Amino acid sequence: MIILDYRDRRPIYEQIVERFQELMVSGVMEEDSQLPSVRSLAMELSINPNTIQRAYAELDRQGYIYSVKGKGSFVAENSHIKDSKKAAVYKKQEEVATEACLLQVDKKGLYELIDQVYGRGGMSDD
Amino acid sequence: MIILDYRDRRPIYEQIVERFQELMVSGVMEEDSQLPSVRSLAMELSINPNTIQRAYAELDRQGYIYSVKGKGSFVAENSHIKDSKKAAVYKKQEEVATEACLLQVDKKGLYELIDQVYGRGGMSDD
DNA sequence: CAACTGTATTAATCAAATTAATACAGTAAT
DNA sequence: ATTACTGTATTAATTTGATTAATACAGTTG
Repeated sequence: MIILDYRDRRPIYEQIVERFQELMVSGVMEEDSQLPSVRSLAMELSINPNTIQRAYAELDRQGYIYSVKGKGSFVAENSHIKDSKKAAVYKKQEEVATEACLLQVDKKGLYELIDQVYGRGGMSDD
Repeated sequence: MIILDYRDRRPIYEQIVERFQELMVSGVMEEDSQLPSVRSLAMELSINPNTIQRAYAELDRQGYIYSVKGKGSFVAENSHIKDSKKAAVYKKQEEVATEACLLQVDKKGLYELIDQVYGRGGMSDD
């Protein structure tokens, strides 16, 4: 479920945060479903529990999960999560467009790339 | 010309590399024009000359500049530089589109963002 | 009570970036 | 050729952040 990339410059705990965000936002992990326990995931990934703890704390802080002492950590309500992720994507898109514009890349090239990823067919209009 | 962001997780030397790449690729810095000297730029940014040295070495390695002992560092030929930058932008665009698709963001939202950045008007088609 | 959960804390370790202090080599002008 | 610039190389110290390590405490469940 989680794969770590040690060549990645970003810290492990952040990779874990992002991976869970993906799983939740994409619907692979359903609302209120339980995350692996801090200790078991640490064991599975062969890393220190403190690192998982930090990742979960961050996910909690950002509202992606809620944790209950003695019970576990669970996927939070989904709606506002998506919103924050969408905002992030829009920001990234703007950055890409800005850089592309600077490089005088044809807009159409970007359009086509998007269409390609979306599969040409009209996607659900959210 | 160069602004450092100490909150940025990325190392300073890398910020400097990227900033110069932008200036060169966008044409603000012309071919064969001279970069500030290692020591003067270090002074200006209040950082260690070794850090600038590292940034310049990287720019040199990537072919963005050429350095001549005793003379200085200069902007290299521009064409192939742009190509590598463009490839990077396309890759980023694909990543953004992929994530947006996952989030079921309407394609049109991305289009509009691009148009906004490009200024609506038809840009030079490269 | 035993065996799980999350949470907190403090210290040690590790890696990478940055600084510091030099030294060497080439260019250019006086 | 001396002076004052350039780039380049090297080694050690410092700093910062991530990670580990080792515990301890608190709540849940059977």
